[in-house]
Amino acid sequence: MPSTYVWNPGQFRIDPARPLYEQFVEQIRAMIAKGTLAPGTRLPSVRETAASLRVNPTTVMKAYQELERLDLLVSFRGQGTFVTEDEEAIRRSRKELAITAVRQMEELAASIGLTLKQLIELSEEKE
Amino acid sequence: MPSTYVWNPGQFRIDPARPLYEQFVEQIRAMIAKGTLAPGTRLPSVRETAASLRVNPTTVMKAYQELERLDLLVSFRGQGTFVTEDEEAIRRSRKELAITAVRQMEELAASIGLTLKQLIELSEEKE
Amino acid sequence: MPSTYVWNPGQFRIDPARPLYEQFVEQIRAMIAKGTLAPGTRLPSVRETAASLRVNPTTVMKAYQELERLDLLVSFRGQGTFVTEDEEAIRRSRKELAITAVRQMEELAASIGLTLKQLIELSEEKE
Amino acid sequence: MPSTYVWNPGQFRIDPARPLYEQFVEQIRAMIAKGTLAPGTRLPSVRETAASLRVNPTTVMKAYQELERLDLLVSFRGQGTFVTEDEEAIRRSRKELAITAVRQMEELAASIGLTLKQLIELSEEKE
DNA sequence: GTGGTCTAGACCACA
DNA sequence: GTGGTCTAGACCACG
Repeated sequence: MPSTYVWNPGQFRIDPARPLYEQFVEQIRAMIAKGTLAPGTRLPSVRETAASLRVNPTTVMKAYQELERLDLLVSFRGQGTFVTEDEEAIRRSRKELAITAVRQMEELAASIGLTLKQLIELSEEKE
Repeated sequence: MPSTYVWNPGQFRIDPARPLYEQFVEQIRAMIAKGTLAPGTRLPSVRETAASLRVNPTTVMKAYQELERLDLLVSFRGQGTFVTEDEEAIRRSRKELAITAVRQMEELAASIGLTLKQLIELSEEKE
Repeated sequence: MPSTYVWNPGQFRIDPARPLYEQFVEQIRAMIAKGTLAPGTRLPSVRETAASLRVNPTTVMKAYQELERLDLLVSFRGQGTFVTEDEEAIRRSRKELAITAVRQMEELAASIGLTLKQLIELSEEKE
Repeated sequence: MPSTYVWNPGQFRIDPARPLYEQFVEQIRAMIAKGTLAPGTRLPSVRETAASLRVNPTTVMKAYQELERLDLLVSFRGQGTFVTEDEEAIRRSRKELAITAVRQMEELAASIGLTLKQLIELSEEKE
C-alpha cells in the first residue's frame, strides 16, 4: 500500500523566464532518478499540487502527462498518479539524462574548439 | 583596415523550435570564442546577413545588438559592425561560457545525487 | 495579489527627436526609483500600454525588456509584467542613476577647467 | 598673426555609440571654454583634421559648421577657420554649458524625488 | 488573456 | 552604403 508524497514548501525552484511545466518535469524527473520519489509512491493529485504550488492546474496536468509519456509516472482512474514500479524505466531515464547533458556540453566545447576535459579545466581556472 | 567576413553557406544550423536570434547569438559567440571570427573583423552588414540567411533584417539586428551588449561586437554608424578588439572581453566571454555550461551540468548531476565525474562515467557506460 | 498600475494621461512626456523606447525606459525607471511604482506592482500589459500611449506594441515590449535586463521588472508568461520585489536592485539602480549623472557633470566641469562646485556656481551667477 | 593649432594624437575621446561630429563639437567647444584654444587661434583645416583623425571630411565639416553657428568659430574664405575673438561669445557659451548641465541634473534629481544636493550626496555614499 | 518572436516595409541620421 | 527605430500585423506557447 503506497504512501502519498507531500511536496515540501520551497522544494521547487522556479525561474520565471522558462515554462513552468517544463521545470516541474525536470525537477520531478530528477527526484525519481535520485530516489527521493521511490517507485510506487503516490503523488499529490493535480488539484492538490496546483493549490500547494499556487499554480494553474493545467500546468500541473501538462507536467504529469509529460512524465507519463516518459514512463516515469502511471495513473490509475480514480486512484491517482504513481511513480512507476518499472525500475528499468527509471534507470533508463537516469542514463538518458546523463547522456543528453554530457553530449550537450561536448557540443558546446567543440564549438569553441575544446574537448570536454579542457572545457572543465577552463571553467576551473583561477584567473 | 579590417577585412569583411563572409558567412559560409550552411554555417548556421537552425532549429526552428527556438528563437532565431538566440541561435545566431550563440553561434556567432562561439565563432568569436574559437577565433573563427578574429578581433577587428568586420561582419557582413545587417542587410547582407539577412539576405543570405533568408531572414528578416530586424532579427539579425536583434542578434547583433545582443552581442554588442556582451561586449563582443561594436558597431560604427555608417561603417558596419565589427568583432571587438578588446581581447580581454573575448576571453571573459569564453570563460563565462565554460563556467555556465559546467555549472549547469553540475547542478543536473547533483539533482540526481551524482558528482560531475560520476555523471560523465554514467553517460559512458556500455548498455 | 498585486494591484495593476494604470498610466495617467500625460504621464509620459515624449521628445519625438529621441528613441521612444529609451524615453519609456528612463521614465519608468525614474517612477520605480521614486516609488511611484512600488515593488510588486503589476504594470499595464504591453498591448494596453501600446494602446494608451498610441504606440506600437513592439516598442513597448522593447522598453519592458530593457527594464528586465536592468533587474527592475520581471515578467511571467501569461500573467503580466511586474515591478521587481528585489528592493536591493531598486536601490542599486537608483544609486547608479545618481552616480552616472554626477560623473557626467563632473567630466563636463573638468573639460572646461572647473570643479563640480564651480560649475554649479557659474550656472547660478546673475548675468 | 595667429598660430595654427595642431591636434594632439589622442586628444579626442570617441564613443562609437554616438555621432562623431557631435562629439567633436562638444570637445572643441570645451577646449575653447577652457582656453586650450585661445581666441584667434587658427584651427587645422577640414582636410588636415579629417586626415589626422582618420575620419570622413564631411564629419569634420559638419562639426565646424555647428561651431560657427554657435559663434565660437569664424571662417574666412581661403584663409581657414579661427576661434572667435569675441570673448563675450565665449563667456556666454561657457555659461550656457553650465546652465544646461545643471538644469539637466536637477531634472533627473527631481524625477526620482531628490534635490540636486541630495543627488550628489547619494552618488557619494559609501555603501 | 499574457509575453515573445518574426516578417515586411518605411523612415531616419550618420559617414 | 551603414546601423537603428518604428509601424502594422501575424503567429506562437504559456497559464
